Amino acid sequence: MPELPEVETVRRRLLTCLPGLIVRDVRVNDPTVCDVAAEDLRGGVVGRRVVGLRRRGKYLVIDLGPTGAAAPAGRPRGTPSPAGPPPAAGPPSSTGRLLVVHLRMTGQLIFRPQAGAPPSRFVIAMEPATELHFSDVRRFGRLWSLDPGDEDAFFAAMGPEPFSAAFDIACLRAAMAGRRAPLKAFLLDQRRIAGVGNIYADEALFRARLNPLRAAGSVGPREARRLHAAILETLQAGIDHEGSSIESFIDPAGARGSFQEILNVYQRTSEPCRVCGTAIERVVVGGRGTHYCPRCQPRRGGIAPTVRRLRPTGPAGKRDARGTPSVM
DNA sequence: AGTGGCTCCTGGCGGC
DNA sequence: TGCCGCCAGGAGCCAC
Repeated sequence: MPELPEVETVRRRLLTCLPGLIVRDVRVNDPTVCDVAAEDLRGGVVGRRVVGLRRRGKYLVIDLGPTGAAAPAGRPRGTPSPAGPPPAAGPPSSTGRLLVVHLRMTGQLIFRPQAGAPPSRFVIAMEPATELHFSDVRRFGRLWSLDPGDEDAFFAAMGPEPFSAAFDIACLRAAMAGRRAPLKAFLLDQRRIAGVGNIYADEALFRARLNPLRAAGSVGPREARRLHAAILETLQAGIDHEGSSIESFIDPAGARGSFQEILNVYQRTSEPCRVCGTAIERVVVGGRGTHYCPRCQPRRGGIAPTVRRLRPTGPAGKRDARGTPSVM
């Protein structure tokens, strides 16, 4: 699952080759990937030069420069967009344009799709000849074309960037204050902290020695300090290992990350804790599989009231695809 | 306002 | 062997 470290890995890889290239065409093979019609999308970005690549949470932002004299003639644009933040492509102008991509579950931005791979949902053709394919088996990923002036509104609901100065211990404590939601659900909420997903939430809570079922508001100052450090350390470790290739994540060059090789709890149900040897347990919190060590992450401090407990559903305990019991 | 649950989507897996 | 149903998960939406 692409989370902050995976998207950052993609960004860094693309940064070595995309800036300076000019968008020659955008081919949309799956119209559901974008809220605007392919023609509007194309009209807004073709002829623009890639001037930068940024990341906001799990979103990848491709900065495009203003259209120049070489920009192709455009048909009338500005078709009203469906409900949602992204407006339709605007007319050629002296301002830039943003292409925003979210990989969601299985999205991959790659230069050369493997033979036999499903058709790319969209392809950005660049000048000089380069093609960036968006492959996405589960088709959850999305693409937006934004006017720079709409960027703030687009990301308005998103919490602070973990590596920004805004995300300090006081910020984390303020965000947790009074919240009855389990810590795990809190960490997954992009309105609180941007970029943390299921893998890194489990790993950060293990590193902080905090039980994922604890109500976020029950975390004390010393624990908040541990959690803050654990979030940053876990995400940084993910970046250093170029992401986790647990399901389908590969970077644009087709390389896999290696963070999955040092996971402490995620998808290690029933395996011994690397610290104390206790079997790792799995529960469902906020609809997400959650893994923790019951000894290193004790349940003191108050359990959130509405967590569904794990229970085998059949006589022998039904198992899911990863060998963990399913939930009630 | 805060929270949980449903929905989308598809490959992989277990059960029959 | 083949079919069926469940499960995984990010984020938007809705109900409570």
